[in-house]
Amino acid sequence: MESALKLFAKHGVYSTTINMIAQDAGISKGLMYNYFSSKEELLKSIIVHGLNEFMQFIDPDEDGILTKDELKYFFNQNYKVIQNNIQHWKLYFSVMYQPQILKLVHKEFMQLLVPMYRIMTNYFTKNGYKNPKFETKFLIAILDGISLNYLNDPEHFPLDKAVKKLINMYT
Amino acid sequence: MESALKLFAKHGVYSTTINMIAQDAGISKGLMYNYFSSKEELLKSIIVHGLNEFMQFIDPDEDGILTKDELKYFFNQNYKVIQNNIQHWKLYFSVMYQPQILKLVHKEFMQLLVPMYRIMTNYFTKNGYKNPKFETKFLIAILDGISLNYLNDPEHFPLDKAVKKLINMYT
Amino acid sequence: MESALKLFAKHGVYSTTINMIAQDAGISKGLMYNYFSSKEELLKSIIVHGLNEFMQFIDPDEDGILTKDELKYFFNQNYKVIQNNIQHWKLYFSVMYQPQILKLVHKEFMQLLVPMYRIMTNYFTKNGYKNPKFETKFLIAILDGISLNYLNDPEHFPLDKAVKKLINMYT
Amino acid sequence: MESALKLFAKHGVYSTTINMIAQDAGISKGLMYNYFSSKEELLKSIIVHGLNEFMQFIDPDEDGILTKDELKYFFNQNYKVIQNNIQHWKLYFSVMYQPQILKLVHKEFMQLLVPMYRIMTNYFTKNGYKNPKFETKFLIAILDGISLNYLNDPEHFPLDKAVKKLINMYT
DNA sequence: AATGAATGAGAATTCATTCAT
DNA sequence: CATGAATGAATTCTCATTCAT
Repeated sequence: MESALKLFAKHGVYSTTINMIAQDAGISKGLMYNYFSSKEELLKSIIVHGLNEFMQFIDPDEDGILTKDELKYFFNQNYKVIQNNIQHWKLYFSVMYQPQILKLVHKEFMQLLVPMYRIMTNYFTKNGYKNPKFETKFLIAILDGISLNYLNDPEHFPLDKAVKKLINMYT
Repeated sequence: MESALKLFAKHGVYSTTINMIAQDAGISKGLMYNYFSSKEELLKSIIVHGLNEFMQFIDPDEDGILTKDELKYFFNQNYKVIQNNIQHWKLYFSVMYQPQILKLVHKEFMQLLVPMYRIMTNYFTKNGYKNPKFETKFLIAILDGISLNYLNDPEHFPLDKAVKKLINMYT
Repeated sequence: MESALKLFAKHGVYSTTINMIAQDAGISKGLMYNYFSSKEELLKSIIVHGLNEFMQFIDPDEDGILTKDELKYFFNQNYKVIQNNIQHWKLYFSVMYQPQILKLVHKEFMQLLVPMYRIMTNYFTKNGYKNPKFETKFLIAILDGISLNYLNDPEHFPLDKAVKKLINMYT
Repeated sequence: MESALKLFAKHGVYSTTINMIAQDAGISKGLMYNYFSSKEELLKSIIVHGLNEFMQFIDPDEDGILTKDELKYFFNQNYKVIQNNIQHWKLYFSVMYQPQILKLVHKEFMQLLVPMYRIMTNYFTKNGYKNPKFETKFLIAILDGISLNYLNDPEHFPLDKAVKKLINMYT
């Protein structure tokens, strides 16, 4: 999975062959098929694995309610996770925009996004925003945009400042 | 090019075959190769063509300076262009995250982004923002995020409200 | 025909496309097909045309008998013809060894070789050689070998000396 | 390689398809590509392999000097090799005259020809010939011509007599 | 648990040839 | 006489997947 993630992020899913993955991992092609029934299954496993990591820190006390501190914590954690596994999140965005691949992991994506969306809407409602659903969608868009631009050029995108600005805007 | 754009956006570049494109366009495979020397060349042509359309709307005065009204106009035009050619911009984002494809059109992307970046920085400088470069990067991130989320689900994303909010934030 | 000959000799028959020939000749592909019904027909025409040039000087008085002077004349003329149209004879040998192409012009080749063979055998018989048929075959082999080596590197192969040596050997 | 050699010699390199080769060899197309990265690579392997076999018979002492007996031995061996692998040598001559193919194996051909040329020149020098370099070129031409004519019609060309005549001429 | 030779469906690409104009 | 857009069969090559060992 590590080899595959690395190569998928570097060359793209379609340009990465099973051969390349097996070679990088130092195993045979056949062995890969002992663990994953197909290339698709491998991709799916990688993505689900990454999503699970991500979900652990949303709403940590699981009460479905986000305090201002928790939102601040969320922003910080969100980008810490991305910073710690750039390759995975590059792959994430790459997959998001290849419709034929997205289909494979659509369910898993929804399992992540739906609760996130619900919690944020609660937050905006509680804090007196006029149009909580819109605010949620706008915030998610900003979060995506920052991720996208950070991943595109991690060396030069001022992630820390962007997170601070986010926190100022929303708390 | 229309057929290819449609199919690329729908199935992804790699899952779309020359056969499918030719069939959709009502021509033979061979004829495609009279006009484009390869599938890559076709993809490149489509993207460059779309970028050129887009560039017409940035800084219409071509004086390199953006007034508040022009920024407002820019936001509006920006999303009008996207709204009018959803397929193309889906493809655009899809390509942004497939490294092996991005390489093909990297030069053309830069020709679009660099002047856009310069003009925005001028704007923030003139209007007294403390860190114009950072503000530019942050704004571009937001613009990308909105585009991304709109394209993902054009029916439900509140593009008009988002543009209004943007205008409020920046003018 | 000139363009085709040049390109056939340079790139080989199979690697030369109708497009290349038409372009070199400054005409359209279609026009080529007004004059030659196919690429094969064009090749055949070129070869037959070259063979005819060659046949003109064998046994010029057409009495079927070769005097010593005529043999000397034949050797000299033989290589003069080759020297004057290197490209054609390169093509000749190239075709000789591509079985699928040779079939096309086999008849024409035979029309050249059979009378040449007959006349030489007469010559050896008249001059008291023990095994005229063998001598003919041996001489033809030498002639071929010299042609082959001259065509391979016209700048460095000592054609004149070789012809002199031939004349010494056989007259 | 055996299947390919057979088919190349019979139909020519360009008219032989990978399909035909795989079918003749009783394997799948894909397997061919496990062993040879392309059709060109396969052709190259065949030719190099044949040349290596041939080189074993030149100057067996490897002292760079040819005695009269060794020259006699060389003539005999030379044609024994050709007789034993007619197909290969047909291919050899076919390739010699297809410029686009010759390029592929030019280096290997030179590795064969250059030492052969050197040894023969030594021989003529030692035996008092006036112009050793010319004699070498002439002899090589004769050898080529005999090979060419023998391969063209192995049934009827009197190879044994030709070799005897050669030996008489040169020792 | 591990291998890698073998498969074959499917993809991109080429190019001689046709034909309406 | 001349064009060149259009065709599509044929070809090379790729690569996920299988399976005997």
